Amino acid sequence: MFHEKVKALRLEKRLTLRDFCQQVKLDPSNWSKVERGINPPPGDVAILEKLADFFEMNDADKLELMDAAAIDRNELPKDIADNDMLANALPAFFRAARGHELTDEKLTELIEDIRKLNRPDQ
Amino acid sequence: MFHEKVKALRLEKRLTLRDFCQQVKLDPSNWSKVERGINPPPGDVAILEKLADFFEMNDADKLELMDAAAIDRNELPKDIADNDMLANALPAFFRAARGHELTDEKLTELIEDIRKLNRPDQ
DNA sequence: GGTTATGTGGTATTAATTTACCACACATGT
DNA sequence: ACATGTGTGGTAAATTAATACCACATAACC
Repeated sequence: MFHEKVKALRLEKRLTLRDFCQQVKLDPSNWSKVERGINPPPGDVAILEKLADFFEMNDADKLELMDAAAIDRNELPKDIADNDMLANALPAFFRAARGHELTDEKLTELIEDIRKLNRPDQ
Repeated sequence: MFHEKVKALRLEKRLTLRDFCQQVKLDPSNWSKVERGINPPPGDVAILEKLADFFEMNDADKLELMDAAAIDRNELPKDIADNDMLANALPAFFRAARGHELTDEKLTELIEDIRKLNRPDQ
């Protein structure tokens, strides 16, 4: 969940909500709600970029943060939506994923398989 | 694409845009744009239900229509978003899917694998 | 008990999205 | 030429979503 992530990141830096908001130019009241999942993650990518910057995240973690934000907003990540090939795969993925109670193990398997397919070299 | 689907469905019934809109209580001008992908698919689920009803779609086709609408709106299908287990799988799916150029064949494989995982009986 | 620091609630404001209205263009048939 | 049917463009209105403002609550400190 986006809100857990960003709250944890702020606390790791031992910043008060207000201090943090001042540094990244966000409204403390709104951010308080964002950190508790009451208000949605920011939709504005520039803000997400700023956060990733501020927390000095690497590319993978940054993407993960972006994904979390998108998902919590019930949105598709922009880069996925913009990639025709990936977007075309979504209906099949959704169709396959639902209608069967996916156990945790099956889910793990599934994800492993996806990983393997994308890294045929190992 | 949602807009292609609904246009095709309407034409199959040999209905003019205006007639169709009158029957399902939609604004013709807006619908004209929806059918051409200028305006987004309706966000209101009730309208999508009405369409599925009108076209007498079975459950699978109805879901497909819902998915198409969601995807064209850059949204996650509601039922997926509401299912914690599925929602939890999304980051891994996105991560796995991007960063590697998925060829059409790989994509087919991937989807087949997902299907298999969900139908261990065959 | 006053003062400062911290987070939060309620609500107003702003912004973005979605939908509806109206007029027009282009055909087709009379 | 006129009327009718069909789809569309432009824009206003309405709805929904996101953000910001301000006041309050609680605790810690002096």
